[in-house]
Amino acid sequence: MGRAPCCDKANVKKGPWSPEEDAKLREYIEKHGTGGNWIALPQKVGLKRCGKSCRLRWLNYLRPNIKHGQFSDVEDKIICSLFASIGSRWSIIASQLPGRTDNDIKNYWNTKLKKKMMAMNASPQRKPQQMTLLSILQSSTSSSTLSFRDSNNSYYHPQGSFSYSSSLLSGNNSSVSASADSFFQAQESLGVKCQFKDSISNNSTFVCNNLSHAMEPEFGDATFVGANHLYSVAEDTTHKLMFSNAASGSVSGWTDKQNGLWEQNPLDYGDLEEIKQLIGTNNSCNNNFLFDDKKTEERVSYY
DNA sequence: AACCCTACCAACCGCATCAGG
DNA sequence: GCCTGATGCGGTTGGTAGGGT
Repeated sequence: MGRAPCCDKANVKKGPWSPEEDAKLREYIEKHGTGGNWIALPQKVGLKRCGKSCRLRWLNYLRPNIKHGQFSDVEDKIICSLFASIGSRWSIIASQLPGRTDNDIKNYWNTKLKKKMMAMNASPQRKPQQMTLLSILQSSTSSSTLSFRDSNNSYYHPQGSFSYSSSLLSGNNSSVSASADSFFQAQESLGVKCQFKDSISNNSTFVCNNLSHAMEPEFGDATFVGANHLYSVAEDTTHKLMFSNAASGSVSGWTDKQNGLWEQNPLDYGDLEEIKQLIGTNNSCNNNFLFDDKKTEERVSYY
């Protein structure tokens, strides 16, 4: 036995909404709110619509501050980055793009962006560029890309810079007391903010912009949870820094420092290979490391 | 002008989860 | 703890507009 339908399907109107229906629904909700009960709403409003249909119409079309139309490059990048890291969790992605609805983003992805990504992937692979860390820093615009600056004690993140010095890198440390094999860890939530704290003292000693920093002894590497990846950064005594995907263990994007030059994966939209795999396998959540399966914590409230 | 194809997007459907009794 | 109705989410469908032949 299946579950009971949410409404009497024989008596509800389906298909496109008329301007009159829109006006009725908008007027009612603006006046009275949803009342926390979408099922009962159509009757109160005087609409022959299913409650779910009303909810969808409101959330995707009528609700204030909805942004329709062209997606910007920045939005493209955010979508791609997030898709690469969390898969097709459109409501979460939508929560990072004010004014955009999950439905909108989903449609945009399925009709345009996915093809764009595939086209980019099909184009001849560009050779990794050799560039100084400073130039990487300067060219880095993606909100989800983590970058490092090879100046004495500075690391850089596109959303804010912070200073970090360990004795490995600079020989001294002015801001925190870190041992030679200190470990630092950064967590970034969905490309929006990143906090560091000193895990030895448990102090948020150098929160710089939206970064915080945790330091632990005994480990010679670091972990970044970025919007794209969980990154590992390994340090050794020769000042080698290496980014790798901590989830898969594979090195991604960055290679060793060589003669003061660094190689950067020429990737602008997150990890294309990963996106390609996601598209290909239709497996959207394999590498979801930011969320557990309990959806409660990810739920996004619209109203 | 008629037909076909493709892209786009609003809306639907079914399932998972939540929350209250 | 179980049951049931409500809600939220993501996949999919179907209608339509626009361009090409």
